[in-house]
Amino acid sequence: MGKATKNRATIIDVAKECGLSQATVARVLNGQTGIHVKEITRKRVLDAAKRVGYQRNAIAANFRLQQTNTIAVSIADITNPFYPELVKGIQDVARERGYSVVQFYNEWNPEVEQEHFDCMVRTRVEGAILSPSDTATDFCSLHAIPFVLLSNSEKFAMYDTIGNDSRSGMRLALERLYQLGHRRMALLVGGSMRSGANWRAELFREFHREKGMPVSPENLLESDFGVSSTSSFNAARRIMNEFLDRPVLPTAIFSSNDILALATLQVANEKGIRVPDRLSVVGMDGIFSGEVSSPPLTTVQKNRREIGRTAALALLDKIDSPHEGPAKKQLLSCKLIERGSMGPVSANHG
Amino acid sequence: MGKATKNRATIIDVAKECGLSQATVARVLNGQTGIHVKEITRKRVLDAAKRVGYQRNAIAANFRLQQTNTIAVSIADITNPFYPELVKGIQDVARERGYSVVQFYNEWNPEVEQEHFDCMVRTRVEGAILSPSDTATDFCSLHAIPFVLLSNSEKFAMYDTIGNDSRSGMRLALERLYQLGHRRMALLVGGSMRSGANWRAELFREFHREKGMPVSPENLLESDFGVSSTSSFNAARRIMNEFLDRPVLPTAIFSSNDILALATLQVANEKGIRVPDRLSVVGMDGIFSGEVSSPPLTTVQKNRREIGRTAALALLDKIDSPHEGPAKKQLLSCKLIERGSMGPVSANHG
DNA sequence: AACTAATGTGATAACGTTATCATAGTTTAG
DNA sequence: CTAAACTATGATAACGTTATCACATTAGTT
Repeated sequence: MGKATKNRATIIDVAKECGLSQATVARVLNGQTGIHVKEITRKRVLDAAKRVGYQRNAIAANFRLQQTNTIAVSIADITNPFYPELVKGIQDVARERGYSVVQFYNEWNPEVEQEHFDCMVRTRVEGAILSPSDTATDFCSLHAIPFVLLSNSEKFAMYDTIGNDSRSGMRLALERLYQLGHRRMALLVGGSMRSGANWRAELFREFHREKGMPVSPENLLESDFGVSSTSSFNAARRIMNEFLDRPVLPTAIFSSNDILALATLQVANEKGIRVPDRLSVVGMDGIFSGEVSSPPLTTVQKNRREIGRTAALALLDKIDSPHEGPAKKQLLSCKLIERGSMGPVSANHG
Repeated sequence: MGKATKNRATIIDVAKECGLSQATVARVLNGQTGIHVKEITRKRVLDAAKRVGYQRNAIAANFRLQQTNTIAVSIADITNPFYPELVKGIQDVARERGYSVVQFYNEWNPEVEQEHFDCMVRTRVEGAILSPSDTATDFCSLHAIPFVLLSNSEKFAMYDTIGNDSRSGMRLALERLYQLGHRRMALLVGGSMRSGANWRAELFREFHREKGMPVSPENLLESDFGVSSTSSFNAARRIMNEFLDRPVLPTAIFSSNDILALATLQVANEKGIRVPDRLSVVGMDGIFSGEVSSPPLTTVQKNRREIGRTAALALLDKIDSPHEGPAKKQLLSCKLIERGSMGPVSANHG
């Protein structure tokens, strides 16, 4: 056995102990506002409660109120360095407002994701914050639960979404590189099948058009999407190992995330290509590993903590007052963090 | 409003729909084993359930059973790269066994930690996995809840604990360094007030005694304990910035965790101290950042996923059959991962 | 003084399950 | 052919709260 919760004191026990009705005890012990209890009886109740070691049974209360004070978070993989900060932001806001957070990790598996949705429905979470495993994710099983999405894809325009303005962020980096004299840049993106690869290449080309710079197609690099950070990193290493052996290199490489950028950095270091003197490396996300690399990684920082906070606030608002208006999309701005991996184009470039 | 769960179909609705008693419906819909229901009535129930869109109300069921199918995890900070893997391991096992996991982050604050314990009691989690914020943490408010600790401190000998055999792990690294010819080593530990600083210095001295090597006290370095990885990293940077300017340097530095080691590595790179040619750097934990540093960090890997799994299994066992025996202590062995930051002592050493 | 309003308490009905007991009908065994 | 054993269903009592209603008591107003 052991599964059943121990026999703990209930309000009935407290009522017996202090000789008052259980109604009165309840009134005192759940601190409802605007209810009248004489100060002396309040004390009697509280004393009795302490004596018998009363602890409110949240299961019973939640059942009575048909609520759970719980929200769900669905992400692919907490070990991906992108997520912990985000989850922390959610958790901060949720706990502040009295909600518990239960997390689901689907490992990019849509079937697992659907199972998790079912679990959310069964356990009656009051809301959910979802990072879709795929742009094709179907949310219909969640129709009865308010939710918001973590995404910046337009595919989800019909839902409330919170994301980063990655476009502007990428532009920020490219502009700064241009300003530093870079005229030959490369773009490294991860995972063609994942959303995002296309618009990045497009934006990259657009930027070059604007500045009147040519884009060599061989400078548009695509790395396999990895299910883990390590596999993603290794895939990028393979690409860069080949790429950086070419006779003519770009003066700067922008990567769609920090893991790819760190792979670039590591391979460049191994090959004796001095960063940033001969090659500037810029990433995106602002993960911790970028702070501790050599040299430290310049990156377009997504404020992940803030994303989490914003998503949680949006969800809790929605829970409190289900709005029927059009889907709201919040895009938080990115910030360019300049560290040692980026520098001006110097004379010793090819 | 909006807080109350929508009016969803109950077994009573299903019973009305199919003209059977709610008892029969319940028997069918919660799939209890060893219960007799005619195949034809089972079909009637299932059809009716589908028609009215019945979804089991887990709140009500849990209330009736006085269970929650939930375990709690209490850690300091999910953004600390040590934890996500561990949490993943816990989550894997828990979900497999039908438990949800609710996480608590105390940010090293014992008061917050205690509040979280109270919350666990109120919400009637069925068990808890705790990484104590401090060796002085008091668990008495949790007396009614089975729990296991994540720790390798002897201070918690009276509780079931799961941890890594950091002693043997550290020895593994020192032995290997000795084998590579290192005779002048330094030790960098973090946070004197935190558990662990003392035994590490002791073990370091003991090892030197065994090998007949002298220990210069200036090679025992202590860095401030940081509440975040970044602050920890910066504190270590400050220490190493000073230390690595000395005229005579050790040939190897062992750090009590990877973050300190990465700080060492970065500062050494900045100062042009070639790693591993002039200085070998070894860390402990095996966090992701060590895989992507330049050079990649040699480290004593703690299998954090496995720790999580082991802890979860131990807890679930304890929940299923509360044992009254003596506290069990499980120490998982560490593994030395040799990467580029460690090498043999070469001729060009001072 | 008499009536209204406010205050303090008790009794009790939910909430939706699960589990126990009771009651029929159906088989099996001696 | 009847008793015992099983099978299939129904009726109903919990689980521990919260919330509603009802009934006292006290305070406030004319």
